[in-house]
Amino acid sequence: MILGLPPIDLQVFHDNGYTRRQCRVTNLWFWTCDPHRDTCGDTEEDEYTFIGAPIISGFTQSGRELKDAMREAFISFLEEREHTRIEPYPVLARWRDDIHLTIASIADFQPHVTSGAVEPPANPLAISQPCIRLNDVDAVGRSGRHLTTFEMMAHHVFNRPNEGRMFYWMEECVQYCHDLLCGTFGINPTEVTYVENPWSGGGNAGAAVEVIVGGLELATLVFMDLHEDEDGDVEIKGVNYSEMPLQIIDTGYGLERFCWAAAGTPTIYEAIYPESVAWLKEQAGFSATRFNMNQGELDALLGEMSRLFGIMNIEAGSDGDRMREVFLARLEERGYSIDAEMFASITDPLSRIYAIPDHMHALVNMLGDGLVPSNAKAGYLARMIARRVLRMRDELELEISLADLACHHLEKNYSATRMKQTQDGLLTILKGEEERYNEMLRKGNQVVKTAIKDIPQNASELPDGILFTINDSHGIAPDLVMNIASNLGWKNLSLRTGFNAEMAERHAAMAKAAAKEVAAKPLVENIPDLPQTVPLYYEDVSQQNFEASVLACLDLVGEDIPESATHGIILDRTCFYPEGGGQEGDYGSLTCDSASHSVLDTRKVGDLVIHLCTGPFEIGDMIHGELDWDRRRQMMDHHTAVHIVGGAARRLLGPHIYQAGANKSVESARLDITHHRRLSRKDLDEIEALANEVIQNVPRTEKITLDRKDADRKYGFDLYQGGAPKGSDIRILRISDHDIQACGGTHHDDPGRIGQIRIIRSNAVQDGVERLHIVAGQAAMVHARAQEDILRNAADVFQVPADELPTAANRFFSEWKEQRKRIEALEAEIVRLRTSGGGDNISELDGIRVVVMEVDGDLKQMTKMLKELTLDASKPTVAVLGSREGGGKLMIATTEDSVASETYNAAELLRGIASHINGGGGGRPTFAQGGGSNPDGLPAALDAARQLIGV
RNA sequence: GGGCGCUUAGAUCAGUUGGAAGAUCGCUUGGUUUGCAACCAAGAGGCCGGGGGUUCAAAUCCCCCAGCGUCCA
Repeated sequence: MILGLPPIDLQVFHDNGYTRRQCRVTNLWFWTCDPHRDTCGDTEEDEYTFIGAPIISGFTQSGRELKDAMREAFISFLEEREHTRIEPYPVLARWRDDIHLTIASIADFQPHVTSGAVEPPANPLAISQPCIRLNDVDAVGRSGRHLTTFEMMAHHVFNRPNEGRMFYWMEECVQYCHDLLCGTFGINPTEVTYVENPWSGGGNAGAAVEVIVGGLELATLVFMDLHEDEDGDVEIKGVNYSEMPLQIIDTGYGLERFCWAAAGTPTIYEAIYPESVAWLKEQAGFSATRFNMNQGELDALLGEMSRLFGIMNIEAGSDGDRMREVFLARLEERGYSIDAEMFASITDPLSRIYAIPDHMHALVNMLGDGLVPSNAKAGYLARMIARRVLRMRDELELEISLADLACHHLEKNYSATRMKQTQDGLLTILKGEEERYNEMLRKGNQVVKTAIKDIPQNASELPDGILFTINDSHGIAPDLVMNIASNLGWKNLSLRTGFNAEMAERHAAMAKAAAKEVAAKPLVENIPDLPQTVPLYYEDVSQQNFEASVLACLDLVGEDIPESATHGIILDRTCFYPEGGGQEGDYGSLTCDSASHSVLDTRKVGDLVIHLCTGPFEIGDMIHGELDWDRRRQMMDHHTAVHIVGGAARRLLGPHIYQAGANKSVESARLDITHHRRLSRKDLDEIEALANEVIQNVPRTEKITLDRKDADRKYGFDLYQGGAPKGSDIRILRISDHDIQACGGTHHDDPGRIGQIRIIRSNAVQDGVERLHIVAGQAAMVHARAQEDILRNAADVFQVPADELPTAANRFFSEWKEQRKRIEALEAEIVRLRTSGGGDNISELDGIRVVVMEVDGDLKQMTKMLKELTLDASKPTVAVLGSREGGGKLMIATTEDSVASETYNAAELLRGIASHINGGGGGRPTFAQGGGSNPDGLPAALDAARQLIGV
């Protein structure tokens, strides 16, 4: 029997005089103590009740102080009720590989705590987590309540009822919420409704209560105790679920919304960014007088608009025209009569003034956490936000740099204590972003100019294709194209309504089509249930051989397998390191009494290490394993070197240096680091020097294994440079204070054994990510030899010592250029000499000079000769040249705009004679060329030309 | 991760169906001027990013590589 969730019927509701009803509009069930209420509070009919009449009492502050006070009130309320205060996590979710940004407080604890694998840092806990969500970025500034960045205040509980660890559940949770709202914050209980609305997402689900206050959703309380299960007995939104051992309370209280409800300002932006809004209004000249009103009238209008905006749920892609009509009609009902033009002239600038501080807050949050803007991945999100700000700034015609906006924001709205990036670093990055933006605009102007030059100036629309291409390839949005085109003289152009939505749909469709991913074939099939392979490679990294017994011998089926590997061998223990963390797997051999096979690679599947062997073993065989030690040692040289280089780069370039990828092979290692500009050779030299200093000065590396929650607490999330680790135990490599990070690779105990580190070169793997190519130990030596070979060979060619190579190469190159030019001049001279006089090849017919001759040279040289012959307008000429080179070439030209070009058609002449050399060709009436495959037919071709011309 | 675009003179960029490599600014020289700016005239400056392919012929079409830009996830 499959059921939906049962009603949420709690004692706390009854105790406070609440009754359960069904919403007239949404049909959702809700609890209220207002006898007249028949809507749940969050519908198109429920207006905000707190605009101009704060619903939360006791807060007289505004802006940052208001947020600080509100946050503190929330967390200390819970601290008094046995919750532990947890410091917020970064907004860059570096402990996760499925999302870039922290989108909710519960994201801090996914996936390991919510799966039950890892204990939470405290239980129950209270937190205020800065979050960033970009889904509704278009609505920010327009709706009055949307934000890209906000703090989610929360109390979380992780219950394990089966183990007798039950902290609290719905009853207590709602009680806390109600006490907080109606006690601490003094909200009138009749303003509060609790709406039952089950939650599901990411394979989990549970009952949930939305807490609506004064028409605004202030909090959501989720009771997550279900996970997806085909045979489950609970159905939510068409998916079956069953109970899970972990029962999680996931609450979310919107800090900024509480602040808004306490401030009662027309929009949320004025509550949390009052100084910025006032400053931007002033800078943009946005004032009541501009609309022929006094301040009181404008405020009243804005308040009324805000109340309406709030219930209109403006979302990206909705039909703007219809929305505006409805909106203006409703506004008129309330005695505010404005036309569409006035509406736009108020809301357009205002929405930008509101959105800029929000976007700056998101930007500062991201960059503060060390994010580097880029044209891909997480960094792109920062660039997109920065560009939106710049665009809005330009539309407001503000003369303030992005860096200055950031300075203002940091001063008024931000607490920099948590910032990892330095203020200087942040401003430098923003200056760079503004430069790129300007460059994009400059280029965009040019692109638009060339794209529309063939379109009539009185056109009213541009083809969709042009707009799509310019947007996608050059970053110029369609409405910006309109501006640019208008400035260039195309005054009648306009964008049809809904074009941007169409473009978004097009992008969505493209993304959907691209999403069809093919899962990689597994390495082996039907893996038996075996105990974890005991790794010997951590205990003693220099162990080169071992004894073990064979637990399984499987056929290899995957695609990415070394050529002669046939069997995957699983042992009870091994000192073969399986590929992981960018370090390639070990090679070597396995031997038993009856057989011996090479190991061509080592991989990991789950907890099992699979040796890719050239032949089979029997289950139960006792084998002796022998490592290819030279290879392993080189791998360790490279891996430890990568850590050292990464630490050196961070120390020299700044705290935003983060590992974006790495690879270690026998020949060399690669390390990708985030940085906001290209690295010079000087940068590389400095990093290299510091890295070598570390090798000299740090005697031992330290290897620690910590529980994940201790690791997080002790070292923070910079630990996860190599990506999000899987298990609950975190292996940490510490190289003094130089570099500390989680790493599952094998490393030297003594860094000095690496010998030396060289950074060969760097290249950009994407904007904001620089790839360092590193060689260490023996590989460094091999590389140095190879380089010297190249130098020696090149020096031998020039017959100079290696240190004179640059000078010599330079000299040869410039001499080559000079001589090439000289040859061209001489060739021209020869042509002049051969064509200036008379001779057999030259005759005259009806005032036209006729030249038919065989010459030496390729098409380019013949072109020169023809120029010489036909460019002189005072001597009308028809010239036919032929050469035996490359199968035979023919070239015919006439003097343009002369009697010669009127009389003869070069292309026709050519077609008439090309058959003699088995060829073809073509060109314009005054200049044609062609070629063939029969050079011996050239004299016949030239004769035919004479005949056609008539000489 | 998936698209799309760009790379031509010192700089910014044109270059049509493949068929004679261009413009503007800057530079050099000369003229004009007491001198400068401006103006006039002449001139220099190009492996058309690199490599391969198709073709009689490639800046142009195809493939690979490199550098750069941009949109989406």
